[in-house]
This record gives sequence, structure tokens and C-alpha cells, in this order.
Amino acid sequence: MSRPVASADIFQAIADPTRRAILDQLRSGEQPVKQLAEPFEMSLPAISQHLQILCNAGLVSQQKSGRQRLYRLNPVPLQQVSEWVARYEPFWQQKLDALGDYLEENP
Amino acid sequence: MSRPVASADIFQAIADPTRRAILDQLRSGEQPVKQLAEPFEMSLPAISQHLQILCNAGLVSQQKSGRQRLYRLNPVPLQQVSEWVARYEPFWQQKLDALGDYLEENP
DNA sequence: CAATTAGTTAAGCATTCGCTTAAATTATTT
DNA sequence: AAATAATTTAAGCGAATGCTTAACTAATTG
Repeated sequence: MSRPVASADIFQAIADPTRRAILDQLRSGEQPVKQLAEPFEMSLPAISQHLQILCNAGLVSQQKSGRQRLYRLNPVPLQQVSEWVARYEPFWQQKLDALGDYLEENP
Repeated sequence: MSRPVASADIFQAIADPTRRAILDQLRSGEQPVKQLAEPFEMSLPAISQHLQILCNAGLVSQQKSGRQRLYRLNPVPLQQVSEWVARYEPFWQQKLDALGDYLEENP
């Protein structure tokens, strides 16, 4: 069998820079594959596979429109990431406060 | 070579669930490797390799203390993730608002 | 000093990943 | 109906990933 089998894991899905760039691009509205592929020096199938992974992770949805397929951003699963990382915010505040104090005491 | 070569990329570093769990564990303070490894059904070298990847990503630092090596959380690079994902918050707000409206209109 | 403890390095292996090219599918245009 | 356009499916490939076991290094203890 050949792959883009469901990663389905959000963290895995956003680990790849191309996929993050695709998501970034989709913030300006739904777009067909060809347009999404434009900024990348990569074959169309490669992009298609990335889109499938994003789809499996629930980060995009697609809708047929004539002979193109419009992909649309679904940001909801990113909340999972947001929530995870938010648990660390107190810690980096602390770190930065410590740095601030240090700089104050050692001008 | 079979190294845990420097990913150095934060998103890659947090893509693995074991590594995220290690980070989670480190929020309760610096810990030696053996203690960090305890919750996992995995060999010590495996954990050591994960720690090295976290180290390369700047997410942890280590400090020798006798014959143990204490690992400590450094959350600062996670801000990168936080900033990236924050750009999507307006979008999921929008999504949830739409859902809310829908539910109000279709009780 | 020999034995033990804590951890890392090294080497190897199976699986997954990101990509490619070629072929297939589906819809539109001529 | 034939040609073209948009995209996916398929197959394959090299590199990276996550793990293992075995061997090594360094600090502590008996």
C-alpha cells in the first residue's frame, strides 16, 4: 500500500514546514490546489499528499467546485496545540521576569 | 551514522508524544534521567536520545550533579509555537461563534 | 581497588516520511 | 467525441525517525 495514511495527530501534522505554510496561506481564504502549490518548488502530488495529511488531522476540509477542489482552513484542532503550549506560559514568564530582574541589578 | 541528529526545529521536537510527556513532566522541576524515564516503557537510551533532541531544540538544559545529570525545562522556544498558533485564534473564534449562532437559531 | 550506579555512544533495524514520476480519474472545453 | 485541465492514486526511493541491545565513560560506594 502507498501512504498518506492518517497521521491524524495534530502535532505531527504541523511539524512539517510546508504544511504550516499551507495553513498560513489558507488563512486568506479557501483555495484550489494549484494555487496553494504555487509558492512551493515541489510537485503537485507532493502538495496533494500534504493536503491529505492536513485533512486527516482535521485541519482542512475540501469541497468540489467544478474540476477543482477548494481547500478551506479548519483551525479548531489547533486549539489542542494552543492549550498544550499555554501550560508553559507561566514558565517562560518566570524566565523572562528573572532575566528582567538580572538586567535591572546589572545595568 | 545513527545519531539523534539535531532537528533543532521546535515543531519537530514537540511532534513526538514521548518528548511532550517529558516536557510535561519537567514542569514539576528538574529531574535526573532515570526519574524522567520511569513513566515510559522504553529503554533508557531511547529517553536519552529524546532528551538530546529536546536539548538541541533548546527546550531543556542539563547540569551535572554527581553521577546524575539533571535536566531542566527551558520553555522559551515554545513561544515560537505559541506565536504561530495565536495567529489562528481569530479564526477558531469565528468558527465557534458561527456554531453558537447556529445552536441559538436551532435549539 | 573492584563493584555498582547513572548515563551516553554506537551500531543496527524496521518503519515512516517527504518526495518523485507515471498513470488514472473526473470535469470542462472545443 | 477528442483534447485539455485539475487533481489524485500508485509505486518506488533515499533519508530520517524511533527504537533496541551492547559497549563505553564517569562518578560513587563498599
